[in-house]
Amino acid sequence: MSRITKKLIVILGPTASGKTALSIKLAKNFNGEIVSADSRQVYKGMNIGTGKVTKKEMQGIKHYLLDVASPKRRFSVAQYQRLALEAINKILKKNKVPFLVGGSPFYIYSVVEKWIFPKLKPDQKLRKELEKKSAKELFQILKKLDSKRAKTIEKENKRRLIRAIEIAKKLGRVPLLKKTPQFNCLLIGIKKSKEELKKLIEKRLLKRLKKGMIEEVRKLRREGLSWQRLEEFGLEYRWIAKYLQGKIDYEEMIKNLQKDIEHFAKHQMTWFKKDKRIKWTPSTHHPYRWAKKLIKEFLKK
RNA sequence: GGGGGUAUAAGCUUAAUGGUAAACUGCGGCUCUCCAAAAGCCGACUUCCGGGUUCGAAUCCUGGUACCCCCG
Repeated sequence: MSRITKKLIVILGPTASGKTALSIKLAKNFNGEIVSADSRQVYKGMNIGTGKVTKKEMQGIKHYLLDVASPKRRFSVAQYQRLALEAINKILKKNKVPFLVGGSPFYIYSVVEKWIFPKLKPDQKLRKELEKKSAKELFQILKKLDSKRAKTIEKENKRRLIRAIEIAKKLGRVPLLKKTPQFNCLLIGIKKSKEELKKLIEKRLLKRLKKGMIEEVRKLRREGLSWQRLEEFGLEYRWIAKYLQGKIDYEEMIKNLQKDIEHFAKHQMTWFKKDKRIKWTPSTHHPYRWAKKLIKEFLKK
């Protein structure tokens, strides 16, 4: 038996699978509060495009990690991890049940596994310098600095090579990624077939457009975000930005969006598929009732 | 009816001095050490059909088919 006694309920699944609605129902039932695990919902002003819960939808359930950053600034997983851990501990202190809910796997696992990232802030100047070099050159540099990390890193991935060099330069080498889990986690995954998900994504996309998603992007632009920054956010922000710049027409925007969101869902699943701890909602049961039972048992132990 | 052109992956655009059929998109799979809705990797699928020349044909010759253009 592990000594970890703090309990955390994680609700995950691909985009558009219905995590939000389910988690609110469950939180209401179990005296819970919700910590969002979404790499885009952390930004202020990005609401419709990220599918952020509205005040009304929250039904009085407290939500954390929404609107904690300005979209003008770069936010990172390390910042997320710190804030999320704080929030969870705060909820536990109140004797409430923390629900970690979201679809950003990297963010979820940064909390669930509590990876120890090297304590080193990004050095934008150095990154810009290194960006000019080819992947091959970068790999050679890393090899000299830290041959061990060079062995496991992807040779063609400049972004990761640059980060590794950044760390190795200051710390001498890249420390092994340590996992130090501190919560007893119940991982609940919402399962959807590919066809179902496709339809859900389509439906949700049209709904968001009707709700004024394009106007939201226009507004962000007016507030000073560059087109490049908007495109960096991906999905709705990327394709609407392209549309607003006249690079593509409306139909192309929809088509590309649908495709990219489907891709995104697939990519999320490659993380989740590996994790054997996840309990997937069975298609034969009502997800809410099924999850309720599971959580009840989990909290009893 | 006559003359000319085009035909390469699921799609589209496009490569390959007669010498291992390829890129892009899509599709499938994967990686994950501070941009993760990011970034990167791997895979499957092709020469319109038939004959000929050649050691060897997407390529040259020839017949057919489909489409396009011009003349009547």
